[in-house]
Amino acid sequence: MIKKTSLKDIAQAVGVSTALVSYVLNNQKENRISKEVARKIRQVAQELNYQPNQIAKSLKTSKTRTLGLIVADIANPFSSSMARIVEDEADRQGYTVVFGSSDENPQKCQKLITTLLNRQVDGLLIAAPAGTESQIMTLQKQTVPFVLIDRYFPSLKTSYLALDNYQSTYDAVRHLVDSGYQRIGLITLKTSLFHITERTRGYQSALQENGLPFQKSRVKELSGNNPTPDVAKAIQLLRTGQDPVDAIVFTTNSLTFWGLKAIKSQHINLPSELAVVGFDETDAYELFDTSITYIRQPLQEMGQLATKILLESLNPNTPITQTNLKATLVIQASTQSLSVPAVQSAE
Amino acid sequence: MIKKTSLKDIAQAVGVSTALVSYVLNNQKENRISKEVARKIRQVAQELNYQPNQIAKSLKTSKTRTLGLIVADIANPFSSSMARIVEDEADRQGYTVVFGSSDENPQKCQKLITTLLNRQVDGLLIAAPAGTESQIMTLQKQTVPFVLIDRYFPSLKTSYLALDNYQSTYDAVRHLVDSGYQRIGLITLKTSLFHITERTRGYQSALQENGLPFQKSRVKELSGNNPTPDVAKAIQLLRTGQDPVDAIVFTTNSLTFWGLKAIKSQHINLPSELAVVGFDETDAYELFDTSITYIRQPLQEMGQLATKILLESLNPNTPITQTNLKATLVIQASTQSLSVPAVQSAE
DNA sequence: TTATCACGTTTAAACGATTAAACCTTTTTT
DNA sequence: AAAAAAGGTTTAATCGTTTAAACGTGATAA
Repeated sequence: MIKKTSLKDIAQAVGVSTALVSYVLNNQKENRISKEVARKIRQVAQELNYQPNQIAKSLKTSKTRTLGLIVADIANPFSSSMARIVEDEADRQGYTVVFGSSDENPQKCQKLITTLLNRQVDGLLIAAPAGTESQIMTLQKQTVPFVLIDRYFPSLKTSYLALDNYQSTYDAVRHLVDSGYQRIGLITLKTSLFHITERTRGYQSALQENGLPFQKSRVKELSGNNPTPDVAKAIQLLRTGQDPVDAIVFTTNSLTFWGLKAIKSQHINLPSELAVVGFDETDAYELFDTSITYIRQPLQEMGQLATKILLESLNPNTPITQTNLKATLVIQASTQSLSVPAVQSAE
Repeated sequence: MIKKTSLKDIAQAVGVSTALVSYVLNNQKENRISKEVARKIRQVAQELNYQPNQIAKSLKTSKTRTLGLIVADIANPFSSSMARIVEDEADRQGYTVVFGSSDENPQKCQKLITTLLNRQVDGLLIAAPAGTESQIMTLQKQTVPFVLIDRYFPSLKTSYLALDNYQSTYDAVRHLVDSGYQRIGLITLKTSLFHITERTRGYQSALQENGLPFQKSRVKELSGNNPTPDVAKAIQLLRTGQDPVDAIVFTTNSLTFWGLKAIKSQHINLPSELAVVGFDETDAYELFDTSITYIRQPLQEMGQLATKILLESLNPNTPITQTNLKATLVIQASTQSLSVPAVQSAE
């Protein structure tokens, strides 16, 4: 690469010290500097197309104006949508974003944290994988500014921005019950992640508080290792036997996707044979036969607020902020009320 | 943030100069340094949990081990899949990735380039928006290492890694012709981007070289401003009148998606009423009634090779590399041969 | 005995910015 | 006329590394 212009080059060209150039270009000490010299400096800077070296600036100020974003997998629509929102909000405040995918793997997560901190990011947005409590605690001990997004640990007093997961599935089940469904199954992930277990808890409470029995056999926890067959099997199991379910709630976007694939290949008719509530919004739903009722996370708000809170907490002594945003249940044809005749699915 | 350990801290603790510490920790001058001192330094570094400050290192070496990635929109599956592949390959070689979304906007692209260069990224991977030739030329003049991905400019002698776009649609049309379709329409984007116009050219050649007339009325160029209605209308136009098409080829993943949505809402039966070839692979296809024949880009190879080439070209005097990878036509039910009876769509 | 060499380590400049403090002039105040 | 203030600019240290060159010291060679 061709050497870029430095302060020194400008200083030399104008015949002043680098300090003066720095002051002028940063609009400091404005009343002290002669108009004429300032003009000249600005002009030469322009001519030489001066662009400050952020690395040098960062070294001196120990601010990089860069945020680190750790997601599960940037190729996952949830992550990439989040990334986009974070990018925009960061950009609005003059920050750039470095990202990394943890693949839900604690070791990878640790490696990412270390790498990003070595690059001196000013703060971190983390969708923490299961088993990373200690890493997060360490960050906190080091007083690294960070905000957890999507996932968080109830045992840790850290800033986070997440969903009200409990309420999200509670509302979904409640809606199913209101629509006349009585035997509601849940397909979820086998994980210790709080945000997921909360979804199961919401499901369970909704059943019980609405006078329906909670049956363990109606909850299928999948490992996520070979999802497509596992989900297909789970659906089959839930729908067979002497007490088949009439509705299924999925607790993640991937599960929903795999579930719909299975439903399609098993030729199950929605909602007449089975009602379905999906998690998260996906383009893919729009190509599915029946329009899908789903739990919508306020992604935009989540990403934007998380970024704002992080940028805020770059200032010392900012208090911890814990936010659980409410999900919206988007009601469509896949949970058509049993009491009314089915209508054409929405487009 | 708590101050991190620096070379100086270690030097002080051990009672040697920072230079020696640096040499030891970088495994330099190994034969010159006494085993005992080296051991001590390593031990103290470990104890103090020393992590080199990459910013300082970068300033000195003018290498950041960071790559800049400019995509159209990180929230788009094509971009995010690409990002993931780039991330992995970069990581494998010890690089991190900073990204930005151009939204196909030249101004935004320029801003991103400037920002990334100010942060001293070592090189750039760019999916260039239309109208950014001059920006790319400037980069080249500055001898900034970069590789264009997906899009490129035939007029510029730059490194790029893209698809053989011409061949991709040529093959698709050829396949349609072979399957008995004779009146083939194209839905594409109104753009000057070479990779898209090449797709139109491939379509046209395939028709002509197979003895079919090329009719301008069968090519619909959409602005992409309000896609859903526009695509729906284009499909309607193509299928009505005295000479309706019996097949449609889409030239981008978004167009395909919108197209399928329209096809679903217009209750068009595939392939009996219309054959369809989509562009790119998408999860969404899997939820669609009919399995879709589509043009698959070798994303993995593209991202990985592009990254490798970029990293390679960080070394001075690396020659320009221009690569057009072949697409694969994944044949499914939506282009079922007219001469054989339709079978169950693949799952 | 003195020059040469090897060994282990330190010195100090450099990367490109920032910024408090110092330094001249000139002008204003007393 | 001397002191103080204001105006305009420079000096020099600093951030945390890297690295060529120099520096002692003890051993070896001439």
